[in-house]
Amino acid sequence: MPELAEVEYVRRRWNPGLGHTIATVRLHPRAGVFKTCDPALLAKLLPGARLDSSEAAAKQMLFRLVAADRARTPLWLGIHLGMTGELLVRPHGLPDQKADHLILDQPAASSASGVGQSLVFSDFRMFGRVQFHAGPDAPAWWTGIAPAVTSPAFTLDAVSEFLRRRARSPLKAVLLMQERFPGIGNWMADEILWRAALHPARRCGDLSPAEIKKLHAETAWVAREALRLIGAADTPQWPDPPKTWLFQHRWEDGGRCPRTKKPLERATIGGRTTCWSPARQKLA
DNA sequence: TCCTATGTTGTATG
DNA sequence: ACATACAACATAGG
Repeated sequence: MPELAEVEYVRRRWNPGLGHTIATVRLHPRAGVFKTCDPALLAKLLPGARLDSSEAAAKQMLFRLVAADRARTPLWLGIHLGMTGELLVRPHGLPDQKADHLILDQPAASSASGVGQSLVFSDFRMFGRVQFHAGPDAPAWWTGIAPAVTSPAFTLDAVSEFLRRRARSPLKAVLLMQERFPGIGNWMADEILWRAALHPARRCGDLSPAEIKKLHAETAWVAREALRLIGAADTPQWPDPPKTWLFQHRWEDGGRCPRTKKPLERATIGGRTTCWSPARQKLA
């Protein structure tokens, strides 16, 4: 159930495989996660390839490999975790699981245990996606990702214009649009709106310049803090943000706003379950 | 049985 | 062409 920071956290799960060769590839070509790529190409080009580096952007991860051919063709392996996708490293000898869709086996020399390891992508709901491209240039599915909300390209003007174009949509729905708010998902959107003291059902066209400025600033702040607290964490599971965040209270029965201590409210807004603090976030 | 789930996309309608 | 709303995708758990 990953958003920006959790994706960054999960990306690092495959770090033990960096610098090592892929010996064999096992995949389930009929799985929905391969809908947007050619599993036969993966099976052909990944064996013998070396995993060189990885990065995350929005809710996507990119793993860069170098093929074993004479031309040392760059390989681009993209993974989107959807709702239930996971990455893990598994020592050889343990059984595959039902929802393991892509398994990259690395030889014994690659693992601390000395028995070899597998880089595993699993996703039982299969809303996740595997993308693959071979060639010198980055593929469109990677270069087309909008500039990060933590980058200088995420400007106040860009946000203002985006809201203006979607004047009749509720704020909540628009914050989930990846073409302007890459990596923001359901919990981050609620967190941002709570911090900006904006009701999630407010129409985008109704905001004052000061409110837009606040929304812009809180978007970048929440993303930055989440990346620091969650994305960079060393723990075996990704940590939750602190109790001072809305996050910790949004699913609690009888949950209360960490700032006003008044009851929180929940409803479907923009097609998603949304939590807000009525004492802080007013409609009018 | 019915409802929910930290996501995206295709389709219908305005 | 663009904006908006929502069903559909697939599975597990309360």
